[in-house]
Parts: sequence; structure tokens; C-alpha cells
Amino acid sequence: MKEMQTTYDPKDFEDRIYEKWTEENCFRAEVDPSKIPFTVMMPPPNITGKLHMGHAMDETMQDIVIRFKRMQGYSALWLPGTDHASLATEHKIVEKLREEGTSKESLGREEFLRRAWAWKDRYGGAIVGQLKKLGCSCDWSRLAFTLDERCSKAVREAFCRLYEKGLIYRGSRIINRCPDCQTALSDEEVEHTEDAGFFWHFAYPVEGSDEKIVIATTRPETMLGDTAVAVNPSDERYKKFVGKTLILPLMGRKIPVVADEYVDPAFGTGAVKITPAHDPNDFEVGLRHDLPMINVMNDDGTMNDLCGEFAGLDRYEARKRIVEKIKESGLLVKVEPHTHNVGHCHRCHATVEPIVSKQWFVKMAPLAKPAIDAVVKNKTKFVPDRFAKIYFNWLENIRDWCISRQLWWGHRIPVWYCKCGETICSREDPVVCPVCGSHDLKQDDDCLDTWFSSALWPFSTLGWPEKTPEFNYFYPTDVLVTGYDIIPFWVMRMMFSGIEYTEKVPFHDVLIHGLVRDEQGRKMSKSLGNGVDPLEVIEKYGADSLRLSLVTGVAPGNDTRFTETKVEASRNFINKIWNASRFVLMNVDCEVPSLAQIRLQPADRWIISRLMATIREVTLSLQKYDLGIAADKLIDFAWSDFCDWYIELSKPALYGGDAEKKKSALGVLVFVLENTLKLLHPFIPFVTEEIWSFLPGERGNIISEDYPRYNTKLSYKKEAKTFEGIIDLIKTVRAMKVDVNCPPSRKVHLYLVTDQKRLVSVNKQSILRLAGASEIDFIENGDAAGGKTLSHVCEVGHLFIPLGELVDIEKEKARLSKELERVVGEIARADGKLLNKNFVSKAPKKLVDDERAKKDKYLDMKEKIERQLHLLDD
RNA sequence: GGAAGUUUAGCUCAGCCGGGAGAGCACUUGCCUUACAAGCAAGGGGUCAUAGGUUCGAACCCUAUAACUUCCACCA
Repeated sequence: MKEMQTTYDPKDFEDRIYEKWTEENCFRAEVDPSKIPFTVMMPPPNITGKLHMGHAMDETMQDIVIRFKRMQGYSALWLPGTDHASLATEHKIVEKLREEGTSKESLGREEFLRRAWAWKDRYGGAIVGQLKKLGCSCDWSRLAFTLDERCSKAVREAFCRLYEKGLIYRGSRIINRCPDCQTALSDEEVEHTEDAGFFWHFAYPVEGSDEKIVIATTRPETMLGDTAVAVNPSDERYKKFVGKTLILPLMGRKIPVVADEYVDPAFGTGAVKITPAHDPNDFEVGLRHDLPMINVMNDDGTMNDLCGEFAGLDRYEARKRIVEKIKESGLLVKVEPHTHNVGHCHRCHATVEPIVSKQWFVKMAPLAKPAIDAVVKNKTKFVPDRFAKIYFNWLENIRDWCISRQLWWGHRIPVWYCKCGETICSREDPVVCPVCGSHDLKQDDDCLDTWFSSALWPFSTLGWPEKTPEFNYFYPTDVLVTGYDIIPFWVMRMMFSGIEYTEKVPFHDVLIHGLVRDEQGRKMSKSLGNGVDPLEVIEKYGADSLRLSLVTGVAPGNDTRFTETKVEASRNFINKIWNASRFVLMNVDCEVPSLAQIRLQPADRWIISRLMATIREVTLSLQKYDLGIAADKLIDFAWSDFCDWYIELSKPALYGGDAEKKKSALGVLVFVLENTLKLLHPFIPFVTEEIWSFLPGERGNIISEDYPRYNTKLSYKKEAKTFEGIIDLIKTVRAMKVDVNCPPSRKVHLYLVTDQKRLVSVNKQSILRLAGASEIDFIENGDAAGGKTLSHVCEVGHLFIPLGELVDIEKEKARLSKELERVVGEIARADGKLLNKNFVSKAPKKLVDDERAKKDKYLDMKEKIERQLHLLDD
């Protein structure tokens, strides 16, 4: 038989074990009518992405759940995949082209896509390898990609269905545009931050009068597109101006003063410039008052040719020039600092421009309603359930979803335009216009928002819209595991998409976790450079340690801090398991009996009872997705009960020379170890698999073993409780020895008044060994112990230890006297300082406090020493 | 403006249905006890944010307050 190394070294086996699992097809989930399916769809990481701590936690949680369910006998499918990440990827490739001195425009769409695919094939798989390092047991044979043929077909089907139902429309609306990425964004893709800026007050002259209206703006450049000034209808200051005409400075355009409730008289000057083409609120005002919309910006954030002398300038340069010009013309009233919320592109963080633009939208109201109902009716449950409120909050206030992006890397919108004006939405590329018969059809240039395809993930990956056996068997999925930050982007959209297309909720449970923060509680981010690379942690401590550290002490939905200390603690625990296993194995020298063949001793029943309780608690916790609690219970059992107590308790039997007793002890040790390893496997899969391979007997892989089951016959509740008296007795003796400074190695004679002589006798060898005792005698009362004794009441009875056994009285007295002398000296020294008024009043407070603390400590020591001396003198 | 969360040991955090206040790290003391010093044993350390309320009983339920965090909306 192979030997286990003396120390746990994950590098020895993690890669090898993963290969073994792969070769033996352990992750494959089959459509198997004899089993109940359990399905988890991996949130597809971006192909541009690198595994970060957030992924590591997310994937670890999924892996724990899927391994647990697999062992429980489900046909457990964890379907992995990657996301084409339209914007992020295109951004990356455009950047690369720029470095090469070319651009996407000069390459053209076809060549650009060819390069993008080449990039994807080359680098897009990196994250897959990283997931394997982490131990993810996904069914790689089903690896999906949001831009692959299957998913693309689903996207087309979904788009066409919505289009046919009138839930997708094309229209000119205010959207968020990123001037750097040069594309429209959805509301969710815009991040708002408080930015310092200015409030510029401009005076707009009233036509045919000397009067002026002062407006305030944070974005002066948009004034070029002003088509009105609005005031509140109840505002007395401006009542007389309503209906009058203003001359827009710099442009000379005549614009009306309109009255609109939208204006807050108390804010700014109470008069608002209205730029319908560049502000969502102004857009609404514009609609109400039938104002023209004047778009003054190009797609790249420069001013367009409607801007006269400012045409071609960057928006910020134009802002500067405009302010200068206004100042020159004497219309700048004042400038004041002003912080306000500014939208930024979540990808490149450039300031987003709200702009009127013709885009494709999904009508949300009809889709949101059933998605809300499904959660209200508990068809899908959030864990923890408070996240349902966040979900409702989003869906109840949702606006139409802008789904078109001015990008090439993605699903091209399946709509074609004919010169005759016809618009054709089609599942297949059309060749001829159904109205005029023309062959001259042009496909829409835009791509769909990445999330449009992600929204279909739970079923597109299973072959929908085809009724594939996989779809029929594995869908709806069971649990979605993701962070709370992704609820609006993804969870919500999968919900309404699943319900709309498949008439079923896409998953029954949504397990929400928090963010992994850095040691100081800050978000890990590229700009801060405070991210910890999971791969480096794996390299140093192994994947199992990382995994365990990411789920212990973590409550569902709460953020957690990543600390190396925690990883170390996990590593230490695993090392403990490693060595406990090694201990058991090094004692195996015969055929190990099964539990049924063993006459169980009280200690055996106690550990088996604890094992059963642990099986029950861990199973229940995992079923509730309380991974942190499950891990804590398991660690506590394995370390405290099994290693610290049972293994020690078993040593007399192992070393005692009685072959039969040894055999029994081994049987129990192996039984408990086997079950402990199985319970631990979902959390720390590599090391448990490795240890499993060393266990005696013919066995397969632990990954394919049955999960331990609670067995009432083995619960031994009452006997276990009784046995705890022995543990209590041992702890009592140990504490008594420490109390009187008796070295643990010194064997003492125990005298016990008890009515549980049998229990104590059976466990005598263990007690002697663990308590550090030479003998136990049963007595009727304390006098029988003879001479001076220390005594203590414990669960099994009244315990007496002769003092002479604990300490060499004369020696100890001498030691204590010397110690007392020293302590008294220290007290005198402290008093010397503290009684000195100058010291107390003039020395730094900390020094004085420290001195007082020292004195208190020595006083306390003095009291204890005196008490002990008294005991010995008596 | 709306919503959610957090507040428990020195630090980081668990704590299920209302009944014993816990873990890891740190700290103190003693141990290389033939699985493990990545270890063993024994300890110290808490006004469970504050104030009320419900209850036989509250870290947990209710009300209010405070501090911090996050999300959404937003006033040009």
C-alpha cells in the first residue's frame, strides 16, 4: 500500500485528482429517468475575465451544492459556460487594434469579427482552466458560450417572439450613450457617482425687452440645444414671462418660456433651460410642450455641425469656450461650486451623455408583472428572502430596456430594412422583401445587449427552443447562485425571460451571496490594486484551503472580508484531517471489521452518536444553503470530537496489546473517518479524494460515494450523554493540575466517590492516559483518600487528589515563597511610584495607568500565591 | 427622497423556532504527551449600539433613537 506523506501538501495531488475525475467522467450528468435531476447553471464569466475572489466564492458555493446533491443521488448537472461580453470584449480588441495602428472601421465588420473570434479562441478559455484549478465539478462536455450556435438560435427566437408580440419596438428616446465606447447603454449599465462640478448661472434675454431670465446649469454646452426655458406655473416671479420668447445667447434662437410642474421653484433660480435632446427630464417636458429636439452632439462626444463656431470641439472644450463667450457678452451671472450625481459608463467610466437616439427597446411593463408574481407566489424563492424586496423594487420601477448596442461583437439584431420601407424581423436571413420583392435588403447594424443572451442562459444552454431531452429533464433549474450586485442585470432578466418563453420560472431558488472585500473592508478593484488573485492563493495554500476559507463564518447575502489568516486557519484544519487520517491508517494492520461486527464501547457509541448528530445538522444546513453553518459544525465535529477526543480515547485499545480490542477500535475509527471525509468532500474535494484513495478495501472515488445518512439506530443519545461524564472527569483533573501548577507529565492518584463505577472502570485506561493519572480508586467518602487532598465535584461524582500527588510540598512551598517575595517587591516598587504625587500628576497618563495596572496584576498574583501557600501549610 | 443592511470578545465574524453567549485569529500559562508545533492542554476577555415595550424568559420579536455601509431615484 502507498504511504501518506507526513505533511499535507496539496500540490502533490490536486492536479492529479482533477485529471482523474475528468478521465473517469465523474462530472457528467445524464438524462436519467431513474434519478431526480438537480440543475445549476453557472453564471457565465466574461471571456475577457480572469478569475477573481468574487468568482472563487461564487463557484465554490455552487460546487459545494452540486457535489452534495450528486452524492445524494441526484442527476446533478452543473452546466458551465462563458459570456461573450459584447462591450468588454469589443473594447479590448479595439484597444489591441489601436496598438497595431489600425481600427475596427478600417478593417470592416467581417475582418473585425474574424479577429475577435481568433482572440476568443486564443484567450477566451483561460478562465475555464482557472475554474478547474478551483476544483469545479462542472459537466465540461456541455460547456456553452453565449455566442455559440445554440445560444444564437435561442436569441433570434426570443427576439422574434417579442417582436411579433409587439414587445420589442424601435424608437427615438433619451438613452445613455458612452462617448468612449461609442454605444448606447441600458440604465443598469450606468453608475452614478457624486462629482464636484459647477453651477453656471446664465441670463437669457427676453425678446423685445430689457428683462432677462436667469437659468442655472451644470452642463453649459447643452445650451446650444435649448428649445425652451421652463418655470413652475405657480411661481409668482416668473408668471409674467410664461408665453414670452427668449433669445438664446450665442445661437440667437428664439425659444419660449413654458410653465411646467416639473420645475422646483426652490432649486437653483427656479428657471430651467430645456434641452429635450440631452436630458431625460427635459425630454419629457419637450414632449408635453411639443418642443423641437435639437441634438448638438456627435457620437464621439464632440459638438456637431449645428453648433456653429463650436462645431467639432470636444464637449468639455466647448463648455469652456461657451462659458467664456457668455462671460464676454455679460450674460454670466455667477458660477458656484456644485456637487451632483454624474452617470459613468460601468465599463470605461467615461461620463455618459444622455442623448436622444433611435434604438431598440423591450417593453418592460407586461414582462415585469409575471416576474413579480412568480416571486410573490413563491415559485422562486430568494435566499435570504430579504433580496426579494430588492428584486421587487427593481421590477416595480423598471423602464423600457434599451437593447441595441452600436457594437459588432455580439448577436446582430435580426431585422432587415428594404428600400420600400418595409422592416423584416426574421428567424432566417431573408433574401427577398415580402412586400416589394426586392433583393436589396440591409440588416440592422446594431448588436444586442449582452444581457439579452444571458437572460436566456438557463434554457438556451439546454437547446431551447427545441424540446430537447435535456431541456425536458433538467429545466427548470434548481438553484441560481449569484451576488446581490447582479440581481438587476441578470436575475431579473432571466426571470421574466424564462416565464415569457418557457412559461416556467427558470429556477426555484436564488442563493444570493455578498461581495468579497479586502482586509480593510474595501471593495476589491483594479483601480485600487487591492485585489487578491485566487490563483496565487491556490498556489500557496491549495484550492481546498481557499474554498473552505471562503465559506466559513459567512452568512448568506452578507459581504465578507478576505484575509490570509483565514486561509491559513483552513489549511491548518485540513492538515489536521490529513494527520488524523494518517494516524488511523498507520494503525491498520488487519482486516477492518464493519460496525455490525463490533461490540461497541461507551466511547465508540459516543463518537458515533456525535457523528450522527453532525450528519443531521450538516445535511439540514446544506439543504437550506447555510453553507457557513454546515462548515462550522463539520469542522467542530472533526477537530474537537473526533481528533481531540475520540482518537485519544482509542489509543489505549490500539496500543494495549489486545488484538481484538484493537480491531474493534480500528473498525470505529475507519467508520467515523470515512463518514467525516464524505461530509467534508463538497467543501474540500481534493484532499478528501486523496485520503480516500489510501483507505483500506476496494473502493471507488469519494466524489461518487453516497452522502452519509442519519441512522436513528446509531444515534445513542442517552449513552452519549452518559459518556460525557468521562470527558468531564478528565477535564476536571486537567484543570485541577493546572490550578496548582502541577506539570501534566506528573501522574496523580485519583480517588472517586461515584455511583457510576462501571462506566468509569470500562474507560479506566483512557482516563488514566488523558488525565495523566496513575490509578483510580473508588472510595465511599473523602476521608478515605487520606491526608491533605484537593477535591472537585464533577458529573460522575466527587473527585479527590492527594496534594502530595500533585506537588512536592516542600519544593513547591520554597518556589512559592520565592515568587511571593518577588511579587511583594514589585508591589513596593509600583507603590513607590504611585505614592509619589509628582509622578501621578506629571507623568503621561498612560504611564500612570500602566503602573496601576501592573500593581493590580501583582496584587492579584500575591493573593493567589498566598492562597496556595496556605493550602500547603494547612 | 425611497429602500435594504450592519452594530455581539482586542480583530474578523457566526449565532436556526425566544430558553446554555460562541468560533477563528490575537493574548496568558504550561507542554516537542510515539497522527499533527500547520500541534496539545488549561485559561483570561462581552452593558450582544442606546432607550423603551411584549414575554415566565429577549442578542433574537415590536417601537423609537444613534452611527456606519450599500442600492435605487434625483434638482436643471
